[in-house]
Amino acid sequence: MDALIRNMEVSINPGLYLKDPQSTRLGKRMVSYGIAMISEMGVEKFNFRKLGEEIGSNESSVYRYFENKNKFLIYLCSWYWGWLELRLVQETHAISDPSSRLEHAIDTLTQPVVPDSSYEHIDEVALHQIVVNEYSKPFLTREVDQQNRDGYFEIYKRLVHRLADMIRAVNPGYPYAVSLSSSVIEGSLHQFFLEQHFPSLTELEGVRNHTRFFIHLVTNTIRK
Amino acid sequence: MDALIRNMEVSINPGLYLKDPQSTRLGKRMVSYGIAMISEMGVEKFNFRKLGEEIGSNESSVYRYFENKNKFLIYLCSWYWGWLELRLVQETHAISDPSSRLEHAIDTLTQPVVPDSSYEHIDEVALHQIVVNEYSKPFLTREVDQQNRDGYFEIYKRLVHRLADMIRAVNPGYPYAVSLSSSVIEGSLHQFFLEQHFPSLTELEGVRNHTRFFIHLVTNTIRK
DNA sequence: ATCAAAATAATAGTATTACTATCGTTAAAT
DNA sequence: ATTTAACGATAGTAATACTATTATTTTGAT
Repeated sequence: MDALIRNMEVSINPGLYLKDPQSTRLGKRMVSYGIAMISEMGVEKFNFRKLGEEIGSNESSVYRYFENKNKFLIYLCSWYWGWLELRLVQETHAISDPSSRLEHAIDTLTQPVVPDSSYEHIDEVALHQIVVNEYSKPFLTREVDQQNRDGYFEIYKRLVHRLADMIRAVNPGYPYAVSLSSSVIEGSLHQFFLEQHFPSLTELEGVRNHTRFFIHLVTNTIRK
Repeated sequence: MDALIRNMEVSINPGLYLKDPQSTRLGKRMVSYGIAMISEMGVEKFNFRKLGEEIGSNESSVYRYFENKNKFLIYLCSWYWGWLELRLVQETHAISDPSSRLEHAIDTLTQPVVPDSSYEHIDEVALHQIVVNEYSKPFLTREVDQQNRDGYFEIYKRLVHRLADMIRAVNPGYPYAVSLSSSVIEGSLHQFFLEQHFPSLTELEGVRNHTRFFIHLVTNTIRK
């Protein structure tokens, strides 16, 4: 793997924070404890006062880093999508055969998340838990269109387009590459959600089943 | 169509309301105006005080019908899913060929909603709008597991299983019928959402494209 | 080491929300 | 006509999502 790709970092739209939390120890603690708390109690019960207390600081300090709770959530989700995009690029860039590359891509995107030691203060497993359980909340506010204009969802959109490109590489004639891509990425989260809360609505309980289901679905759908 | 099927009604878990809104004029107004208001302003800006005022009544009266806003939203969504289930049954019960039945089912489930005059005080188009934009909010609260135990999502689950049965009827050997079914039902909403807010993430702008996309996807996926 | 500037902590306060409780009035049922 | 149920109006509460202000600590330049 070349150095360029090995050294890539997750970069997040600065509009999502007032002061970059990555730039200080305190900021990193906010992110790190924020992930832990939200994955445990959910966003509605989470608030900046509790986070401040938890990190031995207080509410007003958190507000100096993040404008509000919703942006904090979008920040965390962006981090997740950015991290996933990085992994996607790392896992697929060396594969030249389009079909094989697509399979690896889907594998990366739909597998249950395992701990990644590259980022000390971020627990990717808890973060995945958040995205599965709260992922659509930042989207499903009335401000979504403004936030989209502000570029807060760029990483997510880029990820969808990356997968769509790989789909097109296998079958350029398939007319719904982007819809299929967004269906897979969103659908993967949804199936994890069902597995946890509505097990009767999914068969994907095992570790490899998610990947099998989606690879089979995509492969058959775009088959010429 | 036989009388039994023509006369079916949407029935909703009584745990979702304190007093059946269908039983009084005032209750129907709550539902009817509630749909209009939420589809316009979104759930977060909507509240029972505003609804009370809008129907020329007041907050406390609404609270006599519905315990809280979240249950009200689940009530409305249940109505939508129940209505869709009815339409699904009506549209497919007479079709004996499994493949053709499945196609009609997907068509019914993924088509843009058009007005249905059978229910005077309910605007199905606005309701679809709500489900598309807020659908996961009732799910994505921490109480989802308790609410599931209370049976609040039975209609939705039944709908998923109905479609899964039709998938199995076409190919009994396909092992992920339920996951595929839930993916289609959820995915259809998601694609409508993308069309409205993230058009770059979907190709399904036309009227027939949703149906084409999902029928093609399901047919190819379960093809032997 | 000193001192100014920046960052953080502590506290108080505001507007809104999601309810609950109470009570008087109106409408419906017998 | 009278009892009962439904409704309307008002007040109140606890929590939340912030904002504003000021005090204290940390940092960084000299």
